[in-house]
Amino acid sequence: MTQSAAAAAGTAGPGDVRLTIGQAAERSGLSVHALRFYEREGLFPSPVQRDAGGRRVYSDWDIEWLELCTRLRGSGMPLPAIRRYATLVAAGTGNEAERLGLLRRHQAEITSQIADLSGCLEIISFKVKLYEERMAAGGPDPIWVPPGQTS
Amino acid sequence: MTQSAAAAAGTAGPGDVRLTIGQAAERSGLSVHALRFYEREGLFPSPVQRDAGGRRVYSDWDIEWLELCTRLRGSGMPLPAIRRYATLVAAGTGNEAERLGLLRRHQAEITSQIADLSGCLEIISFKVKLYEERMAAGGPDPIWVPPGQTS
DNA sequence: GTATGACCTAGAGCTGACTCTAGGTCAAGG
DNA sequence: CCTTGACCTAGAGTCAGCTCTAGGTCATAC
Repeated sequence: MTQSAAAAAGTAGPGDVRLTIGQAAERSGLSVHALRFYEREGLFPSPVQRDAGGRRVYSDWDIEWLELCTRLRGSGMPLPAIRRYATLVAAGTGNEAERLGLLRRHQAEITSQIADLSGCLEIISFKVKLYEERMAAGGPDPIWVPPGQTS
Repeated sequence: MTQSAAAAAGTAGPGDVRLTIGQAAERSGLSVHALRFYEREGLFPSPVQRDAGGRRVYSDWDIEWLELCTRLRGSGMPLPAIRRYATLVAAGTGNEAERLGLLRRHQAEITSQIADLSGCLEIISFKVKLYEERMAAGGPDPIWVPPGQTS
């Protein structure tokens, strides 16, 4: 039995998961390196638990937290902001207003990112349509050219 | 009269713009450094023209190109891909299929980015709503806690 | 004639977010 | 025993995309 298998078995029931860093990596889509890095960077409200041998043990709560983290990162939240949120969570109840503010600001960020991307998409789509029409028309009919060329 | 002013005046009418790098920077929203960097990186189909003194002169075509570039960059297209597109444009007509392919791939990229962001937004919005309700309810009612805390 | 300010080149430096290396522990299998 | 493989730490390296520096030119303003 491998160490991983040993860690996965035991007294673990649903809602009481104990994962090795390798398994947590697999589940979160982050690399093992990234998980250690996140911890070092203080992105967890509290450091991940360890077993007798000093190895990290990820709970289902940790995995959920990581899922939130990947969403925040995936939408461009910088690590310092995530760290801030983590420390607020670590501090317990009483700072909900600040957490809410942080989340709302990021919500606005995402909204504006989506708007930007939609603008870009519109422009690209316009160009795609031009090229499609032009190619359907069978050829030479330059759309947009540099001093004597076509873009 | 400053050099910039001199460059802006002269025989320039609308549709026949001659801008200094500083003006081009202002118009494109890129820095002067970035403009030179883009040129060095081959992101222009052909190097920007120069005046007698060796200074860059940006035409309205260059500015339009830069606008496209910032859209592409803003939607995450890496510089090498933009360079590729630029070389296709530089090569003139005959490679429309490849240009179209490049644009279509990026179009798909943007679409999936938007989908991702929408997913993130949904999650954040859900959390925002939770916190709002909780704060409206006036207080202590932990939503999601680390082994004994609240996120 | 000198100070100012925009421009030039080549190349070094920076930032964020990882990613990898070196050197080591520890448990299970053969 | 010894190999294998997953894990550990501290710290170095990487990559993209700028950003800045050093050292210089040139034209206008005082």
